[in-house]
Amino acid sequence: MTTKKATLKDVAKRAGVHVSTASRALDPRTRHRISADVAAKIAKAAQQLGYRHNQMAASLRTKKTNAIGIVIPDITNMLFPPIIRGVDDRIAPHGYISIIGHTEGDAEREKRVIETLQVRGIDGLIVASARLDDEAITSAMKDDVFIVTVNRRVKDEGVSSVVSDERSGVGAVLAHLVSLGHRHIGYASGPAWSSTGEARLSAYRYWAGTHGIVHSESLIARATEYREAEGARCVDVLLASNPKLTAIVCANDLLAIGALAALKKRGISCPGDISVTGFNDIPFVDRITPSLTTVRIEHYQCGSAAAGILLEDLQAGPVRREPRHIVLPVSLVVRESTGPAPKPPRRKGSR
Amino acid sequence: MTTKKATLKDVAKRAGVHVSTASRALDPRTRHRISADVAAKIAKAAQQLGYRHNQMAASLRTKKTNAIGIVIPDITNMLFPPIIRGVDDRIAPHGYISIIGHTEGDAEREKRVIETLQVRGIDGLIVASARLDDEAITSAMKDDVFIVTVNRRVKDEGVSSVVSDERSGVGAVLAHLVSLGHRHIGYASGPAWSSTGEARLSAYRYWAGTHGIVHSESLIARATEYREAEGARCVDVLLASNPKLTAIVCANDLLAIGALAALKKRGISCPGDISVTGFNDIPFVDRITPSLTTVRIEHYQCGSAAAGILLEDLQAGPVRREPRHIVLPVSLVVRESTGPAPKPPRRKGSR
DNA sequence: GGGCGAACGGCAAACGTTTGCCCGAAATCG
DNA sequence: CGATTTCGGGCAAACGTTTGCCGTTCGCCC
Repeated sequence: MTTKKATLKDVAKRAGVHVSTASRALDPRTRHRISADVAAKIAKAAQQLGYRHNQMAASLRTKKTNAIGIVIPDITNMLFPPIIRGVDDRIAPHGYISIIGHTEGDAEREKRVIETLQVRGIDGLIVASARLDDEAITSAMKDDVFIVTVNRRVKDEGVSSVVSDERSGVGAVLAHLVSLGHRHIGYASGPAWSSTGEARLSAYRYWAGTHGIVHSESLIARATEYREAEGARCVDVLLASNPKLTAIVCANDLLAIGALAALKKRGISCPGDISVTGFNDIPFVDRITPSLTTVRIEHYQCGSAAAGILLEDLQAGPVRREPRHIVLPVSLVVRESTGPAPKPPRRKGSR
Repeated sequence: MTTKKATLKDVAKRAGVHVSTASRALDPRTRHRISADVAAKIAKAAQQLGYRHNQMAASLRTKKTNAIGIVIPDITNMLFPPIIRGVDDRIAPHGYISIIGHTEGDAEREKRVIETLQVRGIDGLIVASARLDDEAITSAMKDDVFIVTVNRRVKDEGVSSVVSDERSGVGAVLAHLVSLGHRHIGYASGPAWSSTGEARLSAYRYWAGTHGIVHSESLIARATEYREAEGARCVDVLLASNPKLTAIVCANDLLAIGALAALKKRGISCPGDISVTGFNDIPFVDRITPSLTTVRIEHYQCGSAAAGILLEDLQAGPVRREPRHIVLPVSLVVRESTGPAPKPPRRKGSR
């Protein structure tokens, strides 16, 4: 027979004090209100009884769960685990834990997930699956949940965010390709509902105008999802209308991987015929063949920074603080998937 | 001013019924005790007030949190995300959520993590970081926590587990290599404190005796951790004492990746000179060069099955059920890292 | 028409903490 | 030495549910 869990009351009784005294003695923040000797006595009693704090009862009373929710599309997408670690490592020292919810990139599911998390009682929310227009987030904000988006952001500037410097990332990629002689550079854009999709596309347009790159709407293909299959599809449409294409910039690594596969299937060599770049530098893209030239974002730091913002919010208490927006630096990492632009086949160069 | 959250009491008041009635009307399992019309009235009131069930208060009363803990070494190790998904997808329909704890493979941390989880209040525990001798698990069992280990198991048969069929996995690998002409096959073993390390090693010994494979203790190197660096080290020690080596079987993919790198650094070709195999088939080992021949385990099913056991336990209530042990089938997946054994350099073959 | 269940729903006691308030004693001060 | 503060700790009221236990009220049967 397992002795039913010891409660604070049991501890108090054994120590010969009132339960409230026991409570105070066991909480570091209030221990100073109790004399050292009686505190010691209580500690000993707790120890002997194998007392274990009941976080749920405490939460009910204080309305603080010391838990935060992390909402991501899918944990098997390797972009997210490092972010989660960043968050967890940051919040753990403060006594928080995280609860993960999966959206599968579905807005409807996101809403359900956030709802579940709220029922569960969370003190804050970190959302990595945010859409530019995210109803679930808007509605959660109404419930006074602290939210910060990570990796992506929402249109509403009132929601704190941590993102990477998309513009310079794309700029670095383009500069790199131009320096290799590429002029006809296609772009496989991410989905329009995602801030990364939108930001990186607009960055492409911005830089394309400044580098003497051939500029045409037909050089842009739009993926509807960040999925390998979409990357392959983008290659098909780009190739169809751009015979002179020598490079394809993809809005993220998954698209790039799909693109690589599509190229291979068509017998087009990379980087021999066409160079390909990605974005994010997810784990293992340095191991594939050809290893992927991409823009490294600091996944772990993203998570950590987002958690930092949330922690500040939480400590500030109910007063709603100014939203903050952090933009983390990125770096170009050149690997095998980019190389010099091939000379035009038979005829003289087009310049 | 945000209207304070509506409570059950508010709902009851608005519907003109007693709070207990409201409680019953809102719970599908007890709704039948309430007449349809009053139930409808309550539902409407709840709806209008934006009532949201307070899981914490309920948990306090019922001592059920509907949450389970998942303990893993590190979420950025790609072996685990699919397992987690398997668990989550399985438990979600039953109203459960999961909370993840990271151990970094450290026994001490594992204990702390499980302790935290218990304070948090969890109904059960799925542990993927189990050691053969796992004090943290033993002690948690004492607290009557339902536990099932996944991927690994503990020595104590009283703890339910879900593992893969290590023995046939290793057997398949060996048969494959033998059929390619390999006879001098080294083995990079996993750590001895892990059930996979131990089971796969003993499987290697078992099969080595049956296939006419050269058998010697010097053909076995022991990794102390499942890490790439250890894989590389194993290659060093194996090569040092086995000049005729033509294949290296690694106890898991991470070791194999490390082995591949070490071989490459030494200018030894794989599979030309030496074939390499892994175990687990983690994501992306099909994308590296050379792509890895390995044993596929069903990560997702592992998680799902473990969750299934746990769910049964939970539904059975406090009666402790017989522990169950599930062994999932594996399959050999042949890729580029294995090839025919090279002929001995100059002299005639050794047979 | 009396008796018997079943159906419906109210009552109140938990569940284990935290915390504002209060009180007595000791300490400090003028 | 009286008045005032400080200190240590007890009291009890929450926090929002769930649930065993009872009363009513009906419908039904003989």
